[in-house]
Amino acid sequence: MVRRAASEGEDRRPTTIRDVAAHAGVSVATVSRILSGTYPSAPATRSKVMRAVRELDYVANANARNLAGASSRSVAIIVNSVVSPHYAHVAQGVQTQAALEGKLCIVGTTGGDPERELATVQLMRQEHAECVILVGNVVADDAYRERMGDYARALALAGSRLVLCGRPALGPDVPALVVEYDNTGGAYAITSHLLSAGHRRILFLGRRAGHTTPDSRIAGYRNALADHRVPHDPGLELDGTMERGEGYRMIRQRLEAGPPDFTAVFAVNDQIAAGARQALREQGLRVPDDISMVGFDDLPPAADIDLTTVHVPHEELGRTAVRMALERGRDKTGQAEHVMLGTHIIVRDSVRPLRPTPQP
Amino acid sequence: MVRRAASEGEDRRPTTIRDVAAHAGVSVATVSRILSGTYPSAPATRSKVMRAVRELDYVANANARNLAGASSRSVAIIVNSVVSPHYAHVAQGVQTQAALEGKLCIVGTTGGDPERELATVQLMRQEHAECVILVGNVVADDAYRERMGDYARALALAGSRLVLCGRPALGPDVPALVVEYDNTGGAYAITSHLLSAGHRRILFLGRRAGHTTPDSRIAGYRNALADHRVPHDPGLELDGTMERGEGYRMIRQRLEAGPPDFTAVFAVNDQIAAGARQALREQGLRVPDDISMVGFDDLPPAADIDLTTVHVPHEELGRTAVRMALERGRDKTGQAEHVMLGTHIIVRDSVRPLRPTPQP
DNA sequence: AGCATGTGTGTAAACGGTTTACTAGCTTGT
DNA sequence: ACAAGCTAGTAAACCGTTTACACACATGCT
Repeated sequence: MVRRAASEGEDRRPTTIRDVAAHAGVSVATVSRILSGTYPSAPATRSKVMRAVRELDYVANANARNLAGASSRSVAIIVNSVVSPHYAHVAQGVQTQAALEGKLCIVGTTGGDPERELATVQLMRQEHAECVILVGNVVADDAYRERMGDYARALALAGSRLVLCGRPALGPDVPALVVEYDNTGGAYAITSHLLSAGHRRILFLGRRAGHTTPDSRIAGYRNALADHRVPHDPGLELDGTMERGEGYRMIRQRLEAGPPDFTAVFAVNDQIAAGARQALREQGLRVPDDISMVGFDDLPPAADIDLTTVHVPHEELGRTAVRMALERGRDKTGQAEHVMLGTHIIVRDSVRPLRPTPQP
Repeated sequence: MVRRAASEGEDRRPTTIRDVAAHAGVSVATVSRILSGTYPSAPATRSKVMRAVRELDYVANANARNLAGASSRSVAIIVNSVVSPHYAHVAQGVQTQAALEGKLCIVGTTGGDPERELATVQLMRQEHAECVILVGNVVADDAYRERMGDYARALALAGSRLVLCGRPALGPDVPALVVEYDNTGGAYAITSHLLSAGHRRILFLGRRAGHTTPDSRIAGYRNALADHRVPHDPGLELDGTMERGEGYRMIRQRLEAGPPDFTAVFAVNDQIAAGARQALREQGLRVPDDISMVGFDDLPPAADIDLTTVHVPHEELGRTAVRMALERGRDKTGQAEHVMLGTHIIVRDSVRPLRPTPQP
């Protein structure tokens, strides 16, 4: 970047393509064609123009470009919160892939409020983003389905597309793309891991009926119990949200009501596990010596507390969302509209085999 | 949002203001004026127009709007990485304040690479963002200063402004805003906290000469030692970056070289502390029983490991950056160009008083 | 009644690019 | 040597808004 000479009066206007054309002694169309590169041009002209661009430190006005051309070179991501590791990692993937494709990334947060979600989608629609990626856990009721249908149709009409990321698919008539990951499979695998270690009474932390993410994780938990012929005790499923403090609260309340009637804990995510672990410790119970514990997500808190957990490919989720949306933009023929990414266990040091009988 | 009737042929064009005007039977100027609201209009006309907007599910084209009008309604933030808690929290603050002011937020990541930083700034310049917020630790050499000066001037020329967030100020001739927080003061306070508990040999983890954040934190550490008349031992300052693994590495290497010759650890940030704590534990040393430890940032890993640390107002940093930039846009008269936010200690359970003599 | 005022709406010119129909200047084929 | 075929560059139309300016029409004052 070269400091631009503050010559020719106190001109406060930024440099336009016209200035570049004048400086190079050609027409604006020539400059435009040379800059977009999609046109044969004499090397001499080309270098003249490029020199003018450099000397004037010219950058094109994206607004004008988007207005005249078709595509807007931007992808939008809408999350509950940027600081939640889950969303942050997906956002990182989106941002990475967007940068790779030369697009920029606009983000909006909703705090989980459908009203703000709507407002944000409208904002992205105004901005003519090439795609709008909605990520995360949600209650999948009829209102939700209708809302998403509306978004999808409105965006499709504007040449954009809706991508649902880690959310359940909608009907086949709705023009939305879906990228999911295998919650139920991961939960099944890690529950089996606990069962194989001999645990039979496994506390599930973070049930929340109607919310898609906890719902599909608890489904895996139940399936595993059933397949291992372990009786299912609904009293072992504790309700709560997905924030750290809730994990603390749930364990705290459970232990205040009486001594532990479980040997292992399956936390709906790593943050819950971290909170639960703290509550256990405060009651003199150590993980994994006294209680085994597993989580879900494989995000920062997990490594810090040596937690065995399920790895979720968060960044890949974000990258795939962008890739799918842009591919479909390029070439409309029969691409996947629905992708399911796999999950797998990460073993650390938070599970101990259960001795079948008390020590002699 | 109302589903738009797919009438009148296979018209793939999104609804424009002209369509709305035609539908309502008024001119485009009237629609524009009513929608921007900054103009008197007859109630009858107004409701006609609003009805047309609703029926056609019209949203304005932001590109056209920005091109014609002056301001661009968007705020840009450029960070090293979205997943780092430090950046994520600042970004959250930026996003929050932007939403509050009705702007949207575009993000770019650099991975710490100056080349990508430049490219991203250019992108934001193209986009005509109202301000560009650069956040985070950096080597403050001459190349850096020159680069920032170039950015600032180029942005100012385009009516935008550069905001440096958690970075050192530049010369007074550079048109940039600065929002800092008190690294040195916080480090001084928490070092004093350790000293008051009787610790004399405090290991500093994460020195990195030339990098502004570690530099100003270690300065506070040294000042506190000096003020307490504790001899400064350079051998207690260990070099390293600010990632978790480095904390682990530094402690590991130190303990392999010999038994601990320190009673407390001051980690340059909480993530380093988390890594260091793990390494200590693997050598059978417990925090705080065997070794006291403090960190810096008060970000997620801190609460999980019960770490006494320095609270940094990350979100406030982001919010302030946006507020300053937009205020200056509204009213150019003598606002602060440089704000320093305070920091304070958060006491948890990672420091024990040192017994003056070994136990009998 | 006649003129200054004020209110609400319409017209048309930007805004800064891209795109396309068209023209001028060179080869090239026969 | 002349029509034909390419290339490189030009000029004008357009993208969807905002906004100065003009205009009609009702109202208030003398």
